[in-house]
Amino acid sequence: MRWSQSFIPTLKEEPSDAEVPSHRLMLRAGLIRQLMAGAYTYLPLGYRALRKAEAIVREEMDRAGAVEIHMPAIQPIELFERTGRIHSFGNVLIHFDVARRGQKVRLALGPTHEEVITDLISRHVSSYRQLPFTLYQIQTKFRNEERPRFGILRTSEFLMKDAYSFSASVEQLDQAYQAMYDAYCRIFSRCGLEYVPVEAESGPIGGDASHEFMVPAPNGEDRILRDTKSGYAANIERAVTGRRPSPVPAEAPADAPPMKSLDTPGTTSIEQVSKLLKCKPHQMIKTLIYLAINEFRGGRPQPVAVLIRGDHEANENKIRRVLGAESLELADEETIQKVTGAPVGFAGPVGIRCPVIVDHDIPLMEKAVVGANAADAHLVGVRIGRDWLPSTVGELQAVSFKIEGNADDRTTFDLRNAAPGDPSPKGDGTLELVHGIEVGHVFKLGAKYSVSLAATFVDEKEQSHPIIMGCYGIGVNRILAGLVETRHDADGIIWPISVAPYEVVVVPLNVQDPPVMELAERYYRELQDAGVDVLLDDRDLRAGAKFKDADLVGFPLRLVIGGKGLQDGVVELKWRDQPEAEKVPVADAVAAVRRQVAERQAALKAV
RNA sequence: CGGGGCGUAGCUCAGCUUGGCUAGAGCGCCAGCUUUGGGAGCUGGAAGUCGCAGGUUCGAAUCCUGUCGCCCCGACCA
Repeated sequence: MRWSQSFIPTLKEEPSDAEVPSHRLMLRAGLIRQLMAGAYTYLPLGYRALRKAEAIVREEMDRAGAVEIHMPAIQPIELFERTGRIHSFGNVLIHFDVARRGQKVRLALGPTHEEVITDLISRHVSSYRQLPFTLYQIQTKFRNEERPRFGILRTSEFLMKDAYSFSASVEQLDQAYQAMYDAYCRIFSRCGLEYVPVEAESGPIGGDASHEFMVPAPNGEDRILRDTKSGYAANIERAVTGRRPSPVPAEAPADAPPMKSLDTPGTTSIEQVSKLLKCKPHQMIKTLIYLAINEFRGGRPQPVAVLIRGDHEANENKIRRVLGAESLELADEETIQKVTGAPVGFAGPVGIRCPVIVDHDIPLMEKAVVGANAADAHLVGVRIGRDWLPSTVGELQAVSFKIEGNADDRTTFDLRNAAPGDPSPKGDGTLELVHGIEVGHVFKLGAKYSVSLAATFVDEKEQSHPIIMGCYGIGVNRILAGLVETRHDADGIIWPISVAPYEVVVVPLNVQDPPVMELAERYYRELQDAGVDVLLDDRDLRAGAKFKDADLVGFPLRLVIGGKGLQDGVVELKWRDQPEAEKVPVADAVAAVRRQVAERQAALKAV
């Protein structure tokens, strides 16, 4: 392609409404243009890069044994009603009515395709002998993001590879999951992307295992905790704190001063109380009243007090799992009034009338500031063991929480988000916090959709079972955004050769100079014939402008033909990620480019 | 959905507080001359319903009301 014939609107100045590097640079390099919030046009260079990433995804999915199909983006909303996801997606699902022969047809634009594919499979699979298999597609998805942001990192329309595995057994699911996991590692490596697979929360609905593939980047929206020593990494929802159960003291030292009640009118938050009483949040205990719904109680909500150190964040998934509850929500005002005898904001463990569970860190606090279970008051100098005790295992079991252990024991649990500095759950390292961009997700779905959409098979004993599913997504656009976000310098993007819009840019410094231009044209032709992906910068611009543009777009290899070099019989080869250029004799340039490009490509493919 | 910011030429912005001459600059664009290895110089030129609607006024980019759009922080995000 000749630069003059393509459409590459580079910008010299920073666009005013872009802040993160990927957004800024993709606009400036002429890769994308915004149509509206959350929707971008891919211009020639951006689209080429996107298609290269897509091709790598496709190759590796095929290699992993997945089979490509293509499903409609428009879907009957009835499918989402059957799975209940019309509610769980809520406003994110884009749906609308159309008229057909006077009838109203209710449509949705696919935010993902579990419903469509499970419906399809339910009609055509009936025996274990047809299983297992994995299907995938690469297609535009639509989600009405409440707040699109960061350029193409978070948009309402995006290109996604979504794969679905169908298995007759958990063993088959595990195999399909591992095949996808391995394929993802190859995909991101081949794309030249630095990535970390992290353990992820599989959410309240189904599934028991899930990994997210994260690109560590300061602008990532996800927070992950990792310990580089042991290789442990998990998203903040999932990360285990590495704390052990702490012994609950039975009493306090004899000379410890008794607890004291202080007036704290209108101070209901940790922040307010710490300010008023001049204490630090980590000297306080947060008492959160939850309502747990447990099937054994016939769905009747059971209040429970959860105690967390003041500077920590409660993790509802961990609490729910500890209690073995179906669902969990913060208690309403009425319940709090009933349990604490006080309005919201003054709950504490002393004298509370519901079961109490505590985080591992709580007994480590010698004394603490807590709510007084009375309006406008807090207690200071409160000691566990003397002033209050957590519930015993037996007491918790009695209200039907599924907790193992000796009935008389009082124990502690991991109930909070892990934080940087916490000990790693593996090895002796500590956890550090990094931000990440989620580029992929593998997920053992289980039978959630096969049950609601009646996708079943019969086994060799003619017993009917729901098909066991897995789902596996990759945000193709985010591969590009992740690359630009992590591979750029002050001058522009630094593409890995595998997804660069062009592998080589041929730059004749003066298109008016016939010998220079003739050689450039010859290189262009010969490189094209050799299968090299080459762009000829045939614009009649000054050298400086061409160099700036080449650096901005970030072509991996630049081949410069200048009048002076030509007099010495040399041209110049420069890799975008190397500081120095290499001079090569005119006659050797094509061979050198072919060899070096092939080497770079091979290095990325070999992984 | 809460909080903040911004809409003036293709891009980046000034002008608005205190209403008043023909609405400006730099970059880009067009023509010409010079220049030719890191976004050149000179000369000339084209280009804006000042986001939109309404109001106040003799007069509105400027003041008021409404509305639309975009960006950022937060909430939300299988």
